[in-house]
Amino acid sequence: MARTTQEALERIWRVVASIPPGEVESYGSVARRAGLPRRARLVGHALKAAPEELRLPWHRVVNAAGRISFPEGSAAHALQRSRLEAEGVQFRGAAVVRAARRAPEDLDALLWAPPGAPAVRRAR
DNA sequence: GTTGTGACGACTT
DNA sequence: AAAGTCGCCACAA
Repeated sequence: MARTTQEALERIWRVVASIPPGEVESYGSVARRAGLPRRARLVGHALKAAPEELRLPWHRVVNAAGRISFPEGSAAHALQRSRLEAEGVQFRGAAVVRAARRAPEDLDALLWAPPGAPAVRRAR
């Protein structure tokens, strides 16, 4: 697979570049898609080391909890959040709301929940 | 060499 | 649910 670190970084950059506007992906997920399972930390390094000319949508990468990995109050945190909000990404507290995950849950509930069954956990 | 530090995450308490 | 713990490994000192 990735024989050198440089090659790994390039694969990560390509994956990040493929994240559509308005969506987010976790570091771990990016790593897996790049063929580098368990290398979430490397994704962080890759973004830090990414050449500015690539114009990567780095702001679409958040941690597994759906939260921005820069310290709250930092300029980078504020920039990432504002860029996401500008693309229509919604937040619930500090975590992003992932529409792609919520819809199927609700659909399953509508299609399969027997009448009178305990309510499926509602999205906040 | 060795050690400490992460833009992380999965598991276990 | 929240806090530890451990795995991961590139880099800098």
